[in-house]
Amino acid sequence: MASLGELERAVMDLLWAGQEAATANTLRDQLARSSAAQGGPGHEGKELAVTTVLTVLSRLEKKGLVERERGTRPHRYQAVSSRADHTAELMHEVLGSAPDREAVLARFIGSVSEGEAATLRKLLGHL
Amino acid sequence: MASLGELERAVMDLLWAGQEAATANTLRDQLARSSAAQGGPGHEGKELAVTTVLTVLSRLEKKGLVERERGTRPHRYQAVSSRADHTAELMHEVLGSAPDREAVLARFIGSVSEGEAATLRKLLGHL
DNA sequence: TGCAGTTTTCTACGCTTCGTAGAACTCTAA
DNA sequence: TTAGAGTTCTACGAAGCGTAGAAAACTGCA
Repeated sequence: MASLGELERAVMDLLWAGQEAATANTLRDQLARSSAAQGGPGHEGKELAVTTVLTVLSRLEKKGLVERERGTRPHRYQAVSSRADHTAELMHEVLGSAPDREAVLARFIGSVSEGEAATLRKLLGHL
Repeated sequence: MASLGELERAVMDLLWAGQEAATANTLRDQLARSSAAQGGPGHEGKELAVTTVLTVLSRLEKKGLVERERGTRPHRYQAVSSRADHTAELMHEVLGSAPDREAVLARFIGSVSEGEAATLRKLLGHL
């Protein structure tokens, strides 16, 4: 249960980017803007219905990726964990899906960029 | 386009485990046996129709995970890349999905087992 | 206190993916 | 040249996702 749809992903990206909890309305506006930016000139952002955003948020909540404050009236939503945490967890999940983890790590390291290799060395150094 | 269904996954596992190219019939038998083993005693393996296996193999071929020899009459199928390669590639895909790769790597390393950390150090050492 | 506007929930539809397999077509060996 | 094995075509049902209307719940104001 790891994969996200396109819109779900877009919403998570917004939640991960913003530091504060957001409302469905705010998110809808941001989605319109970012889709406009991405679509190039003349391609104005498509306004989704708020209910669409709310549905997606509910699904994300059910998946455990999003937390909602039910106290305030426009409910406020935020990501449960940071994008880095979430992504790292996903990587572990993928790694764990193979029985030969060492072999996987070997291939993984084999195709890592030099910069990333340096980062990894540093991280592993002081463990 | 990364995720596999349950049966697709089972077929890939068999192809990855076996070193030789296999036919649909062979795979069907193996699937029956492994599902029997997993289901516990009294739970005999469910025999899938061969066409089911062939459909799955076609889909896996379309996804680029499986290669088929069309020359021989019972076509023979094999994995395009090893499980380790495939899994490592998936990990890179996941890593690449985040803009802050360094942060992701930091979290990833943070929750790696001691044994894996040792493996990584060794792998990174002689690069 | 009761309404009008806002927000949320419920329900649903169309599309795609996946498990599943029958029907029909294509080979190959005898 | 034909029977049997093998393959392709087609399809159905379930689930996930984008999408949103309709209805219900709530809030502030008159």
